[in-house]
Amino acid sequence: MTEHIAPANTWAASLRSAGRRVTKQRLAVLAAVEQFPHSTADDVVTAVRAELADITVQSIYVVLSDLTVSGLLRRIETPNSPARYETRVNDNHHHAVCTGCGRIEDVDCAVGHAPCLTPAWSPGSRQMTIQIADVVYQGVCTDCRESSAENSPVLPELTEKH
Amino acid sequence: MTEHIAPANTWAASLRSAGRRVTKQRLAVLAAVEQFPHSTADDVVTAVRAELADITVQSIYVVLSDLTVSGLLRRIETPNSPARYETRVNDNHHHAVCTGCGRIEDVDCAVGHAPCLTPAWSPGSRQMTIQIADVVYQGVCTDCRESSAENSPVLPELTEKH
DNA sequence: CATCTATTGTGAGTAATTCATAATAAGCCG
DNA sequence: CGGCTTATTATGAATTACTCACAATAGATG
Repeated sequence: MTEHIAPANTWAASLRSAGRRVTKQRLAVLAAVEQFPHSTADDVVTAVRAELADITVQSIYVVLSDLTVSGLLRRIETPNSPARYETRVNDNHHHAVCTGCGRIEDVDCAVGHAPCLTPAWSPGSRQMTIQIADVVYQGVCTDCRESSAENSPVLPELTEKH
Repeated sequence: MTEHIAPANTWAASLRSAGRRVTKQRLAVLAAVEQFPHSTADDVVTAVRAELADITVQSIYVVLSDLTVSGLLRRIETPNSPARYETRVNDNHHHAVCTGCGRIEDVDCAVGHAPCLTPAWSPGSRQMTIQIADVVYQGVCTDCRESSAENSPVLPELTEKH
């Protein structure tokens, strides 16, 4: 059988150049996260099991963690939610989460390419050499705003801050 | 015995104006978080037990959660760490955490009073009405930078990103 | 001071994640 | 190609951080 160049070869190459072995578990996890960005570990388990029915939750955690330190995945932490993963790495983008429905959108910060990397230190604090700025916006998406106009407001205490 | 105006009365007044009862547990928690900003729930348990030896972990969680929704405490989530609490609220400041020693410093974002509230939406994403922008900087403080120059670097994989 | 109800204590339970160790399979070498 | 070495995955248990239901207690109001 002659091999055909499948899109999955991109991930295989990435794994190899990161010095890791190419396994079907890793390829399946990468494909799942690519297809469903901002997936939780549980989401990934569900998606991967369509292909590898017997994979365990623990293995998914190991693979996700390993791919994250290898730089193939980015792990993000949003409030009141387990960790999420995405394949969009190395571009310093941020995230907005809707307090109503939990929807997560990607955001490129308005302040240039490496946003907010020049913090204003509070008096008395000791400066650091900043490498990463993770920004999590919280707001209400248009869908939730419309529905909350009629029904009871979602998380009302948030609307009066800032 | 005549009552003297103690600093704790400030917290009592804050509790009352928030419509909550003034209890010794809440006062002790507020004092602990004020003394040790960025405390975890476990830190607070330790600090409060110096005064209230028999308070339970669960009560600390209840009090912290209640004070947070009351607006007297702010809860922050930093990577690879349980939630932390601080008494500095309503001033939209952010945090920098040292990837070496875990030190946390307060940061006033450089971009005006309400920083980064105008995100640049990625193509295809749906906009939201932004209410909060939580920024977590990660970097290396001067202490850790010096010591890592001689010893083995801490978290080396982080130093080559961005 | 008595009553009402917010608050705290008690005990159990859960979600998310990690750890130790055994089994397996990638990639290398001849 | 077939064995060897070691990275990777599976297995099972444990841990951390936190939540919940309900009973006991104690602020605040009149």
